[in-house]
This record gives sequence, structure tokens and C-alpha cells, in this order.
Amino acid sequence: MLFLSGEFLNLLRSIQEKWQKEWERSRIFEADPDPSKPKFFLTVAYPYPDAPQHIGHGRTYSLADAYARFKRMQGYNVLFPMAFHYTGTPILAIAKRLAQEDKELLRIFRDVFHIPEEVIRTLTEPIKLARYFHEEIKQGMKEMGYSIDWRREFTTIDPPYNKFIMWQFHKLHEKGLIIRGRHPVPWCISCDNAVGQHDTLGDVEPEIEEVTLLKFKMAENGMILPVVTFRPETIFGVTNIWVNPEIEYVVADVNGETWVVSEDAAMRLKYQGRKVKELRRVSGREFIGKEAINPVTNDRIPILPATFVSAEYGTGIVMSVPGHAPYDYLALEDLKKNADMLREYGVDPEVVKRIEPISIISIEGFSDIPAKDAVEQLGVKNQNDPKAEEATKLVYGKEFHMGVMKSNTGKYAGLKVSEAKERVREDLIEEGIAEEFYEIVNGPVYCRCMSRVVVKVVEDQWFINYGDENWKELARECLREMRIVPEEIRREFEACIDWLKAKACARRSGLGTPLPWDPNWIIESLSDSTIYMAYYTIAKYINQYGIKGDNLNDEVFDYIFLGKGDPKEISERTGIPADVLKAMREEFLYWYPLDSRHSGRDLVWNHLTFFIFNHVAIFPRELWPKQIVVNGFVVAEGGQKMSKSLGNIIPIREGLREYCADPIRLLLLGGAELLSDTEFSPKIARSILARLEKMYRLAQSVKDAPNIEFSDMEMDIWDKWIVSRVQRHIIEATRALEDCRMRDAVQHAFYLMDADVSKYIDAVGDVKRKASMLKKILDIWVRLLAPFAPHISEEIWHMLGNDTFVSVAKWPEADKRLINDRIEKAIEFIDAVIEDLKEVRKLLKKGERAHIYVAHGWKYELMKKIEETIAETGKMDPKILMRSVMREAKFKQFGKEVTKIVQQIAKGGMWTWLESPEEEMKVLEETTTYIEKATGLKINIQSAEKPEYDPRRRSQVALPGKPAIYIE
RNA sequence: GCGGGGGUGGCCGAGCUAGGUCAAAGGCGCGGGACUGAGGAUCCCGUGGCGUAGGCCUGCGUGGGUUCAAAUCCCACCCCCCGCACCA
Repeated sequence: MLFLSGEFLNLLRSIQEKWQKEWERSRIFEADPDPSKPKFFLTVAYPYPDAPQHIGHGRTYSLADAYARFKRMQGYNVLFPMAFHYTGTPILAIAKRLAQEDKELLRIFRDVFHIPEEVIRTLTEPIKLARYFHEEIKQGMKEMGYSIDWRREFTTIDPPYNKFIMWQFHKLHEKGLIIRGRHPVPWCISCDNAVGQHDTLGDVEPEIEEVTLLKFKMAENGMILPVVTFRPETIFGVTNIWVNPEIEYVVADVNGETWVVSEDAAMRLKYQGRKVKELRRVSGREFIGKEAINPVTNDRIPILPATFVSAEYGTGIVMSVPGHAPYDYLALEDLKKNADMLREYGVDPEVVKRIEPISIISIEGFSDIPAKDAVEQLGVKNQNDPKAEEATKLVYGKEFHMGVMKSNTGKYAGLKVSEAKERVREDLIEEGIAEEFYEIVNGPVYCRCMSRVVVKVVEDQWFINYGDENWKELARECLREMRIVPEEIRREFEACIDWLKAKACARRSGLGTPLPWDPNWIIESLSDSTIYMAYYTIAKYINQYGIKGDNLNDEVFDYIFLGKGDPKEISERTGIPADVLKAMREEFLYWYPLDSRHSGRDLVWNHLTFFIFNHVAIFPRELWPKQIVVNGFVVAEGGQKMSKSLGNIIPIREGLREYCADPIRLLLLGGAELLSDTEFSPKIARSILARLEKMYRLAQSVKDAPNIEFSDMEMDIWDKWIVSRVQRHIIEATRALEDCRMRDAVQHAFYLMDADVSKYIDAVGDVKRKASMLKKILDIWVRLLAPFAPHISEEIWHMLGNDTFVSVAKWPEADKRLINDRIEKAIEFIDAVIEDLKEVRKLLKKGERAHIYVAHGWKYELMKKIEETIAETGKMDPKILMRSVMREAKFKQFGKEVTKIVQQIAKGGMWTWLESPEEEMKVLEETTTYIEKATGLKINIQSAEKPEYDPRRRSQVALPGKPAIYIE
């Protein structure tokens, strides 16, 4: 356990609990329609309760909360609700694994989640598991201080919600946006179910790819020898067929044709929708030495032995293209050297020896036989050499992008390989020579039940047709009107809309809502979470009046969300009082459209885009969502991804125990700009904690000072400076928050504010003397900080004598009249002088007394002239500057010096200088104490025009903004 | 492969879509000092290299180019990350 400033941590913890209770008691975050105020409705993607939330989740929710709090302080009536997404299969899978006492999972539950043993035992039922994590997550959100209206909470398996989703699907169905069709899915043979990543051994995502099945024939009897390939275009270059003599094949009737395939392939063909009847078994040996016919070229080609052919991949039969496939080339070469083995299988070695690779693709930089080139280039020894894989990738890649089909490829001659591949495939399928086939390409993948995962083609799958062009156009329109934060991510949304096709929207198992017209299907999770923001607006009534699923039908939702029908009549039919129906309708219309939708960037390519699609499908244009805000992830210290299996996730509540809510919130929001990932660093969390403590201490020491308005204060240079800086930070923090640039906002509201206040205290030397000023500043500061660190802000706010909540206090507004450019420039000037003094002092390694000579008056006029010229011409070209300056006699007389100054500016750029020697002199005098303190030097200020003491004639080199220095 | 986003000082991370005050904000880390019984707390100071006067040199993935002037604009190249679905 890390040691922290223990006392303050404890204090902060009690502060946190106190205000969370107070907020709840006073119901300040419960939002009801209030026509007198502008409304702001924002939502975050609801959590999936199959694990505690970790720090990473906290980023999105903290961001939304800070934004909600900011808007609330700006005077908006803000609704920030929350719900829980139970839909889907992972909860089922996890409960099942717990029931089976899966060791790895138990370890995670114990050691990473820190769930007590006796609790774990109760989580073997899916619903109990979900309820447990639901409460855990909810508690975490409360402890983080999120300003959520909990009256609207629901889960996606609540019957009223199910009715809502059914209504949505009826709408989509009516509009013709639901279609049915074939669809390949990863499938476990023994569970007889689709499998996702969470169902597989080692959490592997099964990757399905479409390949091409080509039908070669036995020359002697016409039996089909199907092969599977990624490269159908290479059928022109096939020299032989590979069959594994060591495995058993089956001769089977497949959709009325006689095929030879491995037994495993026969099984997989069945899953892919073929009617397969096994006729007899036969050893691979029997085919060796016989001949097959290439269905495209009609060439007779030999069938040769190859032990590398797997029964579990493809059909167990492989076509050989030695000219363009390194593996085939290597296998053939190996075989040529192995006459004895060939004879053993009854193959005439001469036949093999005569086989030459056929060249069908030409490609720049390679010979006719690219496979051979690659093998030689990479020094691949044989087919078992791991470098063979590399050679394959090389040849496939180059040929695909740069290769051109040769004249021996018929009508495909001259085509680019990438085009020919598609054309050949389509044509051959058309001609009945090829068929489509699916493979798990990263296989073998195993289900948690230990069975292998295969591809099943589901014939009657339901889809939401996101490929519908008219629908896409509406989605694009909505996107165009929407504010996307950050703007950079808009292009991804555009790309996603273009790319979307029909999406399978239901599955056979899992929690969720049954498809209303076909209840054997459960609507899957990405499809039942697209318009639920609307449901929040009525969930309050559902909860309050205990409205049941049975009371709800399409008529009710049509009325509430679309304004159709008569509430009195609907009330009679459903038993929901008419005034409640009307109130729901009004509440919906008050909050909708949604003002801001928040989520992590992983949801851009699915949820967030579906959210747009479904809104435009269901709701009228004026209720389309207004804004989407997307944020990056949180990574572990060192940039490592957080994951359960690595054990490096920090559950939110654990983080809370160690650092409290405010530091975590500041860390998550202040760590990086919106879209980039941010690191969770315990060290930074601790330093934030320390900084908050400092602020708290400051508040303690000034809290009893009299309240005085800025306008009634007598201000010295430092007062004016800090007041001006504060206005700037208000402006910057506000602007950043408006744009959801949380990092910038935290910089200004916290770090930069802190830096300036520290500098101010340092300069004025005494907190007590300036207590009223500091109290007034804290009053502003604490409000700027409240969206990010609401607990400590609430505490300090009250310490300062307020009896309202800072959470709903008025957001500070900058008073432009208090911004003082002149003073800020003056302090910049002083800082530069201090820098210079320190540097000179450092070089001298000694010195106690510094003489500072403020430059001659004419040099200020020169600077002014130069600045004017730059402003006019927009250039800093020394030639132009000289020409402009030398036109005036008053500068001409100092020709040499002028040249030097101009060159210095052109080279190094402009610096800060004040308008006259008198001004610089005055500022130096006013801040002498500060300069002396900062440099440890005794300061003597003089004029370069008439220096009193200048033994080295340093005064001559003085420049505006850069007074000359002499240290002794 | 397709689509999207990046490469900044020991690290994180601004700036780069109005090119100049950027050796580059802020933080972390590190070094030194103060305070203290002690401090992992706080406060100062320093933190690319060189330099006995505020300067010079090198620098923002690599190589070119535009410009009086480039981390910022243009071109080429190298490298890295993310998504590609039915899964939350």
C-alpha cells in the first residue's frame, strides 16, 4: 500500500462522504422539466455489469459529469441519468464459468476484483451476477461524486424496457429496415451455439474469412475433389493436387454431387448449409498417383502426396501452384528429391520431375517464378522452415498489389491480380465450378467447453439493414448537423456510415428482449441500446408509478414519442392514467433532443453510429441528437493496456480508497486531451492530492478575512496582475469546457491558477496581508474547479462562508475591465529581467549587487517603428525593416546600433518590452523587492541616458525590454 | 489490404488547421537547497550542450523543399497505434 499524506486523505474522504450525502439529501441533481430554464440533456453509454468498473471506465463518466456540472453552473437545467445494460451473452458465460469453478476466472475475481469468496459463490446465476456488479458499479459512481439523477435508473431486462425495444423494432420492421438472410457465425459444435470472444479458450476472437472452394475432378470417374483457396485466380497455374496419404477421406454426396473431402471437412460443410451424405471412407493413399482435371484449363494433373495437408482446414485437399505459392514450390522441390517415397506411393518419379511451375502472373522485380525468387531471396530451406510463411506473405502481397495476369489466363489476361481475383471468383461461382466457403482463419479456436469452433451459416438470421442507401443518407444529414467533439473524429463517422452493411441484430441466447414477431430470437446488445436515451425521460414515471410491462404497448410509445393517438383512449386500454401519459409526453418533449452523447472511441464504429441511424429512423428531424463527444482510453503506467488478464486494472473503488474521488477525476480529465489515451499514474494522483491540500490550507488561512469586492480594493501592481490572470483563466477554462477540452480546462482551473496564485503569494510575501484578495480569488477558483473536484470545492466553498452548494453556484464570468495587458506585460518583462540576471550571475559565479540600466528613449521609438512595420507588412524581413526605419533621420544617426537591433529581432524574434523608459523604470522600482528575492542580488536601477554609476559602460547595450546589467 | 489516427526534451503531454517572443506550456521524474526530530509532505532553485556578461551550438521520426524565418507549410520515405462487425 502506498503511503500518502495520510491525514489529508482521511480528511478528504470524510469531506467526500459528507457532501455526497448532502447532495443526495437536497436532491440537487434530480432534474425535472422547468420551462423557465434552458435544458441540457446528456448521457453516457450505460455500463455492462459483468465486472466492476475500472479506472478506464471512469474517464468517460467523469468527463460527462464534469461537463454536466459545468452546464449546471452555467444555469442549464441538466439531466444526467444512468442505467445498466444487461443484454447479451457475456454475463451468461461468466456465471457459467464461475459455476464450473474456472480457475483463471476465480483468480481474477479474487485477486483483481477482490470479491470475497462467499460472495463469489453466489454469482453463479447470471441475474445475480449482473445485480451484484450493477450495485457495485452504481456505488462506485456515487463515490466518484457523479451528479446523476438516480430516479431514472433501469436495466435492459426490465419488462417495460423490453416493451420499449419491441416498439422500436416494430417501427424498424414497418419501415422495411429489418431483413432476413444467410450469415456465417463462429459456432461451437457441442454447445450448439454461436461463440464470441468471451466464449473461447484464451479469449480469442474467432476470425471468419470468406474463401473460395474450387471443384477439381478425378479424371477416372468424375468425382469432385474440392480445394479451398484464398487465391482463385491462380487456378490457371495449378500443376498438381495435394492429398494427404495419412488421413482418411470420405466420399460423400454433397448437394447431389459426389465429393471427396476429409471427414472433418464433411462435418464443416454441413454447418455451412450443404446437404452431406457420407457414402464410404477411403484412405488418402488411394488417390495418390491418379490424375485430376483442372475445371478451367481442362489440364490433366497428377495427385501427389503431401503430409502437410490438414484435415481440419479447408477440404483436406489442396491445389498446388508452385509458380506463385512458396509452400507449393518447396513441397514440389522436396518431392523431386525423394524418389523413394514417390515409388512407395506408386508414383513415377519422372512424372514429378517433369512438373515445372506455371507462370501466370507477371510482376516487376521478379522472374517468371516469384515463388522461387522469394524462397531463394529469403533462404528458405524447406516447407518446414518458418521463413516459408514470410515468403508466402511476400509473394501474395506483391502479386496482389502489383501483379498483372499473363496471356495464359484467358479473358483475365492483363487484369491486375486484385481485380482478377474477384472476377475469377464470381465467374467460377456462376459457372458452378466454384462455391463460397468460410474458414476460421486464426484457427484452430476452441470453445471453453474444449470443442473446436467452426463456421456455421445461419440461414434465417435477422438483420438491421444499415446498408439501406436512403437510411444512410438520413444518417449523413444528421451527422452533418451534429457537433462532433473532437471534430477530428467526424471522418470516422462518415467512413462508418458508408461502410455499414446489414447487421445481424438477434441471436439465439443471452439476456435481452425477444424479437417481437419471432420470440425464438433475442435482440442483441448493440441493437437494443440505440435510442434508450429517450427512455430516460419517461423512466422516472415508470419507476414512480410502478408501471408494468403489461401496461405498455406500442400505442403508448407511439403517443409519448411520436405524439400519435389520444391519451384518454390509450389510458382506457392500458390502465395508465391519462395525465401520466401526458406528463410523459411533455417530459420527453422537454428533454429531447439529446444535447450530448458520450462514450469511449471504441464505440464509434458501432454503437455511436447505430445511435445516429436509429434516431433518424424513428424520430422526427427536430428530435435528432445534437452532439457526440468521444474520448480515448486510460492505459496503465508505462503505457501498457489495462486488461483483466494482465491484472493491471485498478477497480474504481480501489482507486477511490487510495486516492479519493477528486484526485482521480482531475487525473483522468487532466491527463491528456480528449481523443488520446491517458496514463493512470499513482504518482501524479499523489501530487494532485498534495496540491489540493495546499489549496485547502490556503482557504483555511484566509477564510475569516473580510469580504471585499475587487472594485473596492486598492490594488498594487501584483494585485492588478493576479486579478488580470484570474480573468484569463476564467476565459480559458470556460472556452475549454465549452469544447469539452477537459485537459486544457483542468490546466487553467487547477494547475495554472495554482501557479499564478503561488507566484502572487511569493511576490506579496504575506498571505495575511492579502487575505481578502486571496479569499476573493478562492471564491472564483473554487467554482472553476468544482466540475472537476466537486468535493473539495464544495468544502472550501462552505469554508468561505457560503451556505449554498457550489455544485449549483453560478459559473464565474470574466470581468474584461479587470484584464490588464499592460500589467501582465510588465510582469513578463520583470521575469525576463530576472532570467537575465540569474544567467549573468551564474556565469560570474559571484556578485552581490546588480546595476540595471534602462535603455535610451530613442530605442523605444525605434521598437515602435519596427513593430508598426511588422504589423503593416506582416513580415520580419530585415531588409524591409531597415528600409522602413532608415527613412527617418532620428534613427539614421544611430545607424550602426539600429542595424544590430534590427538583425537581432529578425533572427530571434520580438520580445516583450514596455512602452517607454519611464514605464520600465517604474515597474522595476515597484517590483524591486521581488527581483531581489528571486535573484538574491541587491538591485540598483539607473537610466542609460544618464547613469550615475557605470564603470563598464554597460548602459550603452541596454534595449527596451532588455535593460543592461552590470553585476559586481 | 481497406479505413482512421499518430511520431515533440528522461517520461507523460501541449503546441502544430492564422510559420516569428519555441530550448519549446504544464505535470512527473531527477539533482541541489530551505524547513524539520525525521520526512515519502511543503517551499525555493536547477534540469540539451558549451560559455567569466544576458550569448552561441544542437534540437521537435528521416531526407529534401518553400521562406528573411518551420515543431508548425509542401513532397518523399520510415516507424507506431486503433477499427474491419454481429461482440459487449
